[in-house]
Amino acid sequence: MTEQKANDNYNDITITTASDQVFVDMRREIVQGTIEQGSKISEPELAKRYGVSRATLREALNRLESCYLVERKANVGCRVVALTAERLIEVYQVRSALEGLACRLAADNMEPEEVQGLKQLLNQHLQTQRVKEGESYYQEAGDLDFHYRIIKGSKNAHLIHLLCNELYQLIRMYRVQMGMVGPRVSKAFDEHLAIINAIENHDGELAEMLMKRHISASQANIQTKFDLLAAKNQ
Amino acid sequence: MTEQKANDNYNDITITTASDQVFVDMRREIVQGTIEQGSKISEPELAKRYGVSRATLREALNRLESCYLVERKANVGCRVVALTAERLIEVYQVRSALEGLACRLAADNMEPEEVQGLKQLLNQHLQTQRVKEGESYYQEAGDLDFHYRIIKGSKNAHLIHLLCNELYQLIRMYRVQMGMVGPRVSKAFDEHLAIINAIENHDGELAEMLMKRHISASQANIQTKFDLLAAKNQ
DNA sequence: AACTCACAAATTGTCGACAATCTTAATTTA
DNA sequence: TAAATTAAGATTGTCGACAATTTGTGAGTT
Repeated sequence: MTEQKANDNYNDITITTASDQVFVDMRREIVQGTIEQGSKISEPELAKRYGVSRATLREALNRLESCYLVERKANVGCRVVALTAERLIEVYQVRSALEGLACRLAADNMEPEEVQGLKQLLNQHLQTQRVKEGESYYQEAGDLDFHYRIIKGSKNAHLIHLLCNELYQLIRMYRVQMGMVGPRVSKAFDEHLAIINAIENHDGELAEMLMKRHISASQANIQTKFDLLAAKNQ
Repeated sequence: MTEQKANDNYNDITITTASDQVFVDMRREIVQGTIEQGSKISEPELAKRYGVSRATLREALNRLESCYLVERKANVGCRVVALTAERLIEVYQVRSALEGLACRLAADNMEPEEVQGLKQLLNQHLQTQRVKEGESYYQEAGDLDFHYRIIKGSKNAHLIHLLCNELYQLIRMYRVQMGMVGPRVSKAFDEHLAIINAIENHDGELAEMLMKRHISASQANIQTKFDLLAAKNQ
């Protein structure tokens, strides 16, 4: 449970105001599905639940909208985003382009220590993985850490913000609620390793290409879940 | 002036609430520089100026933050974004990746009528350009329309939102306040034409590459302004 | 003279209440 | 019976006031 807590706030948001807290709490609940996808959000109800005024809650809703977790309509209200197969494709097309760019930049801009840290992370990740076979949670955290480090290695502040603070929440939501299936886990290790090598060799072009493939594989994995779901409901 | 008004609201936002109006108004003033870049925003002052309460103004500020025109710090306040050379590079790296993707998708997904419309726009643009030589305003509007149509031609709703509603405001701000210099204008026509041809031939790979180059050239053009400014101030 | 500390002024964050809008369900009409 | 209308209820948008925090100023100390 403490691990889970540590996993909530990847991006370095320091919580100062009440709306910060509500934002982080709601974000976790939406990503994990505690607040159901596609459900309508009642401002009075949630304000009471979090013990804040509607103004504070609305501030949090605005920020949730910025990271694509809720959608607002004027005079109508707020809905949690719905995880559709169509949206998965759209979001992953964007993710692939942006994280490919990040990876290419990282090959130029990452410090040697940062690359070393990446390698260590991968080793440590491998060990944890062996011990806790099948535990998807640790895998999710480790994989996320890997991607975040590379993104930050791009040293492009705008890109970092776009990916880490905005887009990744929705990507996590897909991953957490749709899940990752078996053979993908071990395969991802090899792909991560190849990416690190490309970065270490300052081969930006290759690093970008490998990252894009890695993301495509991840997308296909989630897509499978949708296909399974569609087959079952028919 | 009416032309200018028409140019304010590219993305199809229907203004229903008071904060919608304040958002659109402030956005225009920031992009055009009426509200100075880098300046601090006083909530009480601006609320009075627009004739709304602080709550309404803050709603608008939240949305301006979502499109990168202002930056907030908790308990400190809001600042208009500063147009630096570093940020230009960062934003254009992102723009290049995203709009390159959009252009590639457009080559697959644009309807024939849409492509025809693009061609007509370019012709019309060329005529207007000849008549009003040097009038950078019309050029800006025409160029923008061109890019918007291609982006929308991608048919990727997430990408469209990201580019048209979020990123493009900041890009416009650079273009309007830094400007575009002479030889670039006519060159852009040829580049636009080549892009349309690639799209018409459903050659996504080429279309992406041409768009990325086109954007790089645009970036270099603005970069020149910064260099000139730096040389003068030294 | 420079630095620290404390106080005052101003700014942002939060709250509860009211106004405007949408939704829903009952009622009327064709 | 089905569609259109209207009225009641609920929800969102907006406001002004208060609380918490930051910033700027000035007195005091080294």
